[in-house]
Amino acid sequence: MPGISSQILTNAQGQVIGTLPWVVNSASVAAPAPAQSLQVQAVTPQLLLNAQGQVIATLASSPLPPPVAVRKPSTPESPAKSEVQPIQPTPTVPQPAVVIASPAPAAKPSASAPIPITCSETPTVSQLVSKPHTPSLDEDGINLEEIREFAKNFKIRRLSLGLTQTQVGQALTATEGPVYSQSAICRFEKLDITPKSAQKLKPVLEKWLNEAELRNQEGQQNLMEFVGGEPSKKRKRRTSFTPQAIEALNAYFEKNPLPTGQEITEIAKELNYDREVVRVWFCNRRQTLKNTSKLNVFQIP
DNA sequence: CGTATGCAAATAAGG
DNA sequence: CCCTTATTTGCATAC
Repeated sequence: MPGISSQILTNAQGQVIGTLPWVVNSASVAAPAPAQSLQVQAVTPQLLLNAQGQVIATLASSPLPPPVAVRKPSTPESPAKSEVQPIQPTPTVPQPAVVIASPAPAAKPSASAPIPITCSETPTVSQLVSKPHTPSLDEDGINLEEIREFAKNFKIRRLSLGLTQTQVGQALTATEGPVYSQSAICRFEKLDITPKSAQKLKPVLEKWLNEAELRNQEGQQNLMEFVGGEPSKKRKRRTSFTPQAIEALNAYFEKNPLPTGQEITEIAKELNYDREVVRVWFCNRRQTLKNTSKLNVFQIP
């Protein structure tokens, strides 16, 4: 697999600030390779610096003291220098050429129920990906490993560009196509989202990032500009009701949780909110109420 | 100041 | 068009 042994990192000034080997950089443990486990951790324990020489990230996803990383006999590493090659619309991003080892090697034979089982909510990518199961593929054929890899990478590259989650969100807003907030970026990076969402978000972020890096390379000042995208309808901005409005709405709800279209229109007019917003408020309110009471049934105080 | 997160708008999909 | 149910996503604010 050519071209995936390392990646060049540049900062917002277009300077190369380092390279990123995909394979672990063994801490000089030249000792005879432990013959036991041939599992290689996908961890990349190293520091990343930005233009100011600040540590912008340390990569290490292992909670345990770094186990000895097994190194392949030969490491044809060292891209020496060279410039960053134009980013091509490669449909597939760097694939992990390394086998991922299960993160938690159970050790204590005694009482230990580290099962982070979440009852019955839709699982997030991070939850799925950390299951001992390790199928890597979602029931729907989504490659969780690939997404996990991209998420990790996205963060590194974002930071290398010197951008915050907020800035990315804003940049995305100026774009055609889907819009996402800082929250969304955060959740994506943390994989605190469902595989379905991640799958949907990935191409958007990928495209944006590639363009951002491109302009950055060309010494662009404004790497916050547009990115071509498909003309898609943007999600309506979330409206926040004033406490007074909430109060009023609740009052109406108590009198009648299922107002007719006519009534909704009147209420909306009265409170000076968009009719649709009011209608949805009632829908959500009913839903919340229903869910709440369901839960209480199983809650025995 | 940037990132994480709880609660709940907004949206998707089937009637 | 509106409802319900399940989910996605963002505002506001905690960290």
